[in-house]
Amino acid sequence: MTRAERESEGADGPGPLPAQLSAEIPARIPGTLPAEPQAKSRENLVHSLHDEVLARLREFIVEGNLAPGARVPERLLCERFGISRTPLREALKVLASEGLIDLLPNRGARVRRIGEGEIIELFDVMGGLEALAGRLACERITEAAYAEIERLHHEMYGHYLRRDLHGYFACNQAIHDRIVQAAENGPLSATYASFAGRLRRARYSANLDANRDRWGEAMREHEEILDALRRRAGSELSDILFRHLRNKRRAAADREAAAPVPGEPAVDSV
Amino acid sequence: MTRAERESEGADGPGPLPAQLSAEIPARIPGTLPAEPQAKSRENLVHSLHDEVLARLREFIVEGNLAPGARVPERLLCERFGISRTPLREALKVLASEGLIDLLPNRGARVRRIGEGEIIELFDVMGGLEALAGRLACERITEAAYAEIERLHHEMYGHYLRRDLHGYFACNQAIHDRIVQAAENGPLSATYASFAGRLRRARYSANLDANRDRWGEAMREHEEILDALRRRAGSELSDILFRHLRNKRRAAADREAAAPVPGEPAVDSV
DNA sequence: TCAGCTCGAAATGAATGCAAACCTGTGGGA
DNA sequence: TCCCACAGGTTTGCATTCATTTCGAGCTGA
Repeated sequence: MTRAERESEGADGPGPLPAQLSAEIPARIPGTLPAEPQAKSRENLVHSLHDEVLARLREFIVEGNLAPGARVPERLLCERFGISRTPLREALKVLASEGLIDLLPNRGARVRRIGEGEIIELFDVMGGLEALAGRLACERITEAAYAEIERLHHEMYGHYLRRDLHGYFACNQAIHDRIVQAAENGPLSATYASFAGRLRRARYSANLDANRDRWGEAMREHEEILDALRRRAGSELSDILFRHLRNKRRAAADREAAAPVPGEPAVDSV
Repeated sequence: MTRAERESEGADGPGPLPAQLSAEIPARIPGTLPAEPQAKSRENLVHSLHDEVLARLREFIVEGNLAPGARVPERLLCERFGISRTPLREALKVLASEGLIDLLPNRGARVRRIGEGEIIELFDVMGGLEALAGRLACERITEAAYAEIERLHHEMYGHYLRRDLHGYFACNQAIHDRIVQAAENGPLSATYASFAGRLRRARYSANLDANRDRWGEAMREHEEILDALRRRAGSELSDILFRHLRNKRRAAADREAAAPVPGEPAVDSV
């Protein structure tokens, strides 16, 4: 298939796919930072085929459309995306370097299986990154940006009072994202987004429904976070954020132990 | 060239190269963590050609054998490594995702030019990662590992007294690496190594010869670091390490302002 | 002299080809 | 029945080829 032929064709490939692959591939992750994993801001606005495939494949895997440990079917994905193996394989190398898949020599790519131990490690790194973001945010954040976080905080509190889990989650994630944004550090944002993706792929569950105590605790921690940020107490905020992530990790681990159902979709985030 | 032909041939390609490329490509970076950028520990012991090329090319760029902003000559590197363009281009995509190079659509790869602002950002991320490593190290470090760091610290102090810059640097780097190792967090180690490479590529200079004050200050900070680590005071150590990196960044910036000679090799690290 | 244009060489992006490695199912022997 | 060899198709890794774009030398005309 030549480039001209591909461009004149429709977006979707024609062939049917096995059930596992037939899930829709969304165009963008809604709830995360808009930052691309690496700096491609100025000149790389033209999406070369490679970038397009890379983004779509990353989403496909992060969203859990392939089971952990499952083979990544090169051929099928080529047909799915309507491309040849070359750009797809380039994307696979990049995803492997991001830790989303493993490349076994001569035996293809497999979706990385994330063990309990590694989830703990990833949580700790997220904690460190958020701690850093909080520290930097205290140095740089504008009054307006702080006010927006404060608004989100109160909105989140409202959801908490009404026991609206979904709204609570959305505000919670928005707050953490705003803090990272307020740090105004490109490499930090990119690294944060990358680790968030890896962790999200693990489908760890910190479902607050099953853990009402944790919900209240998390809400109190967020009070502390807002307070430290208001006082621009970087070092203190750094500590609180790390502890916050630690507790989140613990809640996730408890939940996992209580309901060890692998492959079951679960709600994220405290 | 077929695979059999390449394997029966010698390691070095035959052709002459322009002066800029004729520098030797070392096999490994001596002073950094042994960790590979991503988890390939168990099964990927067989180095597929791609991995080999990726590692060598990364070293080639990190070591500064290509000027910032310079074109990455695909053709020449292919001849140099004795491979075709496919695996080389795969490696370039990965390096781009690591932030070492920029890929301009239809105009090839260029060595990323790191501006002053980005160096500051990278330093801050390094500070956050070291802060995290220190915090985790306080939780996990063994007496033996602590004793080794203490030994390195005293050895470093000896170098400081004798004004032996080279020995001081080596111990300094070893201490920071040991702290990261003591954190026992694979993703953290990998991320740390990656950022260390990016920063090293910038060839920032924090030459202590030109800044004797900073040398003494750094030594005092290291006293604090050791003290906090001995007391397993994670939060405190975290703060000290971040400040330590901040001061290191400041010294580097001062030095850069005092002697703005781009392309001049300079001594790293405090 | 110099700005603008044309055309050809070279480089890039992607597709295709090909040898080697792997997986699978089949059959022979213990 | 169970274990192992092995032949076939399938997949992978890399080389090669092809289409497209960019870059630059040389020409034209003012």
